[in-house]
Amino acid sequence: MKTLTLQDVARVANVSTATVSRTLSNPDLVSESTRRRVSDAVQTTGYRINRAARNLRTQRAHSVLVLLPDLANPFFSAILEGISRNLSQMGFSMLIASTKQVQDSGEKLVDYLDDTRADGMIILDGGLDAEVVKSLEGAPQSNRVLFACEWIEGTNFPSVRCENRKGTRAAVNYLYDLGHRKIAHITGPEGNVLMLRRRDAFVAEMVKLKLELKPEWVIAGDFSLAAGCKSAKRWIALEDRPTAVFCASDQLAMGFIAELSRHGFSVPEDVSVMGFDDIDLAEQFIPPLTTIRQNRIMIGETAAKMLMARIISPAIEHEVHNAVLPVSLVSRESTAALL
Amino acid sequence: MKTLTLQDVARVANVSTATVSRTLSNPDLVSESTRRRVSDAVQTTGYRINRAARNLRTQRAHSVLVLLPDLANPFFSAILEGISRNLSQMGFSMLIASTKQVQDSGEKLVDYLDDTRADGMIILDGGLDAEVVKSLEGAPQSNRVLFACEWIEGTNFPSVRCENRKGTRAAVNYLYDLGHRKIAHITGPEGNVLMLRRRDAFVAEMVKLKLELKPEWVIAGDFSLAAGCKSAKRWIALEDRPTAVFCASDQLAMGFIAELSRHGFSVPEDVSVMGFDDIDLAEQFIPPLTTIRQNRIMIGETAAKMLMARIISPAIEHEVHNAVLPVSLVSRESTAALL
DNA sequence: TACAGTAATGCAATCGATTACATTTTTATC
DNA sequence: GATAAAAATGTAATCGATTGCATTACTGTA
Repeated sequence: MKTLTLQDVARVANVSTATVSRTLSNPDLVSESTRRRVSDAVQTTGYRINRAARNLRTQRAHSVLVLLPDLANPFFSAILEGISRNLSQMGFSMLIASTKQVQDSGEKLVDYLDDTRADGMIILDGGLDAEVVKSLEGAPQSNRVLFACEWIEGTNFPSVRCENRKGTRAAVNYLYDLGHRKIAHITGPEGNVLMLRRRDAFVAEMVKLKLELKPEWVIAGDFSLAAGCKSAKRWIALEDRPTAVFCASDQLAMGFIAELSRHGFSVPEDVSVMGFDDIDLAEQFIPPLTTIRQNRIMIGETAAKMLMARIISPAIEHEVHNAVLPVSLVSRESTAALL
Repeated sequence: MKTLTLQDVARVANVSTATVSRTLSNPDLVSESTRRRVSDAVQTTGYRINRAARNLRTQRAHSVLVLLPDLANPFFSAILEGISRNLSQMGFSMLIASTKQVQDSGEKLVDYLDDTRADGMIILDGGLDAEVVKSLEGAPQSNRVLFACEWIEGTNFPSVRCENRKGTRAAVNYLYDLGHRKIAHITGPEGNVLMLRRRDAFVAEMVKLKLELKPEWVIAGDFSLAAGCKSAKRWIALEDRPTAVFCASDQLAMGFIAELSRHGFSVPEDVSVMGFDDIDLAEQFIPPLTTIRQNRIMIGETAAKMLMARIISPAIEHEVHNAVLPVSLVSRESTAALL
């Protein structure tokens, strides 16, 4: 079974290869009747395009690389789904690599953006070595790089983010409305941009509501289950325990609750707990988690769309530099009114 | 900045393009001194290969597609890590798509294996529509398809699996040795190959140990957290409750335990619970889960290795048709001796 | 009918690495 | 030193789609 080429289709349809090519990629340039004839020929021959040839000729890889810190983090899965959905719609494929792998490989980030490997890059890791990223900034390829969820302060790449501050304010106010006055916060990892946004917004909102905020009520965590457990011990050890805890991630909240229940505390009876993200598990957790929902599919889709626009028309100055997507508060059973 | 080609490097090194190409892809064919000269030229010019051109010429995509049912399942992450690690070592990239997406796209599986998209395919979804898979079987590309973890009964693709039966036997015997005589099993999803293997092995081992096994002690689940919760209710409702439960996945075990604790039961005091897989969370769960460990990185690496061998030498009849990888029992705190 | 203007199509160069085959250089052997 | 064999290198055809430019076919107007 030798490979079918445009030639073969052209012969069958009795036109030139140029016409077949145009029919496939730019149907408007071809007359109605020819278009039909060519389509039929494609059907009967079972022709499929040779991507390598097209990529070579067009100087495009027709694929996008997604860099993430950790394939294991369930938070990213829906984002990938969103990206992939959008890309494949445009005839692009999604390549995946972990930032660790990339950094270990010794290759520079910019190497991944040669035209024949990936046309663009979506980075889901704000913890990526800043030097590595800087090396990208001057490069002509830098306008085909985009951050999603996280980003790196001091760099100037477009990004897709969620309303971190607004979500945080909503959480605090929700707890406030339930009657809570002593509220703790478990933060993300030191230095992380999301951690900073959420923590700062938390502190600001507490101030705004004129609530007391003891320093030990802001507990350093790192988004992980394990950190949630550790923080629970810290909370238990407090002599003046907050009646509500706002965690910077759902995983934190889960670890926190799990550890508490181990020590005989129950949620929300003894303490109300909120998370952030609304990962799939949040709904099924016991108790189901009240949390700030990020529409992860939409984050992925938006990122893909923005990147594709830049890939397709690199010359245009693209307006939306940072897309900030809405969050919403999902009320479940890990929070309750203070009696 | 126009693109650098082999020509440019050849000019600098004062050799032909053929020699440069050989130096890069087949250094043994080139003399020591030339090799050095060319390497230097590559360095100074900053040349990077044009993959599209190479792919076109070699009729290879230099990438592998991984199909998984669900990007959200944490079970797969380490496997992807293993695959990716191995592929990138060979200069291949990893493409990801979800089986749902592929099935929705209307394209046939075999379409994904045209030479210019992916050279091979690793399928992590035994639930893939059997018809879709059958259509692959006759195709000449079918020797570049491989299943990992799951597979489809009645098809003949090579696969990488773990010792499902042995793991199950180990679990039952472990519980037996702890003194348990009444043991329940929560199964995977109906029809799933892993579910069948594990369930059948469970039943067989119970028979072998001459233990009583009431029909209601084999509870239908589906690997998910939610199913674990549901099963817990079933267990609670039993008038003669097994003292130990072997779950077909860690997620099941977690759901089971979570729901139990909600109803005032504690693990392992009231019932010993075992999982299967040893996902990352298992260790951090409260209580840490006793489980059957699959080395997921190794599954991924093995799959990649086997597939690459077939891609590189399609002509050879490859011996290992199914690789069965060892499992091990990890003893943690969700199980205890029966008093 | 002639002519300009537009739409449709064809011709053929091109993208850049690989490799079969040819040629040159080196090494080994007597 | 001559000769054969092996190693190193070069030449140039090739992979298959795209697209600038040229040509041909239409359409409408005077």
